[in-house]
Amino acid sequence: MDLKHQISDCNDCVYRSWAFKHLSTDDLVVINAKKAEKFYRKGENICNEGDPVTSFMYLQNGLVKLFKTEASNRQHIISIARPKDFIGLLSVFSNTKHVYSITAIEDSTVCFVDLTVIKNLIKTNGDFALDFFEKISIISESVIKTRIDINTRQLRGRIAYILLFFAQKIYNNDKFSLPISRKEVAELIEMSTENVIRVLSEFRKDNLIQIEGTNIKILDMDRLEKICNLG
Amino acid sequence: MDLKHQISDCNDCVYRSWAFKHLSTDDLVVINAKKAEKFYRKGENICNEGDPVTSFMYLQNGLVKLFKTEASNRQHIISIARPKDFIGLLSVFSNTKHVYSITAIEDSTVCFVDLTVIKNLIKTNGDFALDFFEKISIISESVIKTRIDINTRQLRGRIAYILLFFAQKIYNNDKFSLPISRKEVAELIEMSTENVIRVLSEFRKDNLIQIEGTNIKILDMDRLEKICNLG
DNA sequence: CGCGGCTTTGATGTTCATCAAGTAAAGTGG
DNA sequence: CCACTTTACTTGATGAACATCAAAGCCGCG
Repeated sequence: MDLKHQISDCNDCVYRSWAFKHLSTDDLVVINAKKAEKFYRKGENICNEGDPVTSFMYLQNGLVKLFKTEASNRQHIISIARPKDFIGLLSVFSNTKHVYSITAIEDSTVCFVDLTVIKNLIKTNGDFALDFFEKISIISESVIKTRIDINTRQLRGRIAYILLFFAQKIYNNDKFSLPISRKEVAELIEMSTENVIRVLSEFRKDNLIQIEGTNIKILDMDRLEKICNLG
Repeated sequence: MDLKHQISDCNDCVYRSWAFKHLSTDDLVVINAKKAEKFYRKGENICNEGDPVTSFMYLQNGLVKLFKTEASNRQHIISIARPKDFIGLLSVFSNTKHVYSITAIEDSTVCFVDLTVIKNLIKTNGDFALDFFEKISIISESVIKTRIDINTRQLRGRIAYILLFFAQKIYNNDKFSLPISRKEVAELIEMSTENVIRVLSEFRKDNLIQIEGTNIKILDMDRLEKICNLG
């Protein structure tokens, strides 16, 4: 499927039932008129810290990272968003400017809906408002939880956590290709690149995982979960 | 003022203009009928992890902490909420059970409004919905930001950050009485109690602050901000 | 081909938690 | 009200966890 050239009608959108189930056909016509679907190749920038918030962004396909860049140029990855996630978190309501930058870490399709349209729907369609808010809350709560989970663990626990995260939450498979570099893993779980590599090697030597470049296979899920839970 | 026995009518609530400016007198009558105002002494528990979410909670007065308790019994403080904050974060929309425990760290008054009433207002009053989302989003975004700020600093930077937090965000005064113990500071910024004390002593020796028990006075704001910003 | 970025391993030093031990403060029961 | 227990606070010493530095191999790309 060539995502680049897929232009869908909201009415037929595969995700309609997920995010917009309480919208009438009339509502969808309005959205359809004010939406833009954009394709991004892996590595392409979707928005930058400081950009004005004008659209509500919905990840249809792919994988993106939210991050902040420090004065020293070091990056901190706040979260990784999956298909069906509203990206940009709560900024749509709390800010006029984006707080984080967003970049595709896999080929991705993002649907942009004009923010005034969404706000108007919230005003006029109460069921949609509740639904919408539930979704956005779940995503933001999970960001908070993940940050805490990571920061309360030490290195081995963090690596285990992130491996399980990709295997269980993202790819739903023991075997996957890590979409981010070792350096980015370091930026995601707040440790040095060298130590990310060191712990991964340790895990390999301990027969917990198998690594070939970016390809990772989890060999002993039980033990990995134990390491994750014990910190 | 004896907070314990203050029972207010929503219509006269000093915070009406802040949180509920888009509600009609009729709406307020409904809320008034379904609300409870409760007073908690410092140290008293307001809700526990796992409790069902039935009310929307609004901090009228005082200061509370949100925290999680680990299996090992160590606590992690997620955030400190101020008057006018909606406490309980996004759980009202994303969960049926509370994710965090909440305890008063100063004498506090919490207003509980039945959740079905709030949800109904969101459905029927679009202006209220938008307003409400904006407030709750600002609070949750700020929790995410604070967690990142803390976790990207090392010990001296963290202590500086938290001192500035209390001075600027909570008390709006260079001189204040720290409402939490050294141990709780440690739980808030993820370091050991001993090191909290050590760094505070260092700051005292460097004439950055003055300490007498829980009373703290910031002597050199500029230098403290520099330490905070440099990590 | 050569340059820059990512990866990997080893050596070194810093930052930090933990342990130990003592003092002060605050609650508790007789 | 006092002895008693517990909890908070404080300082120093030790070792573990971790970042940083250094050096070398490995691609991908102009």
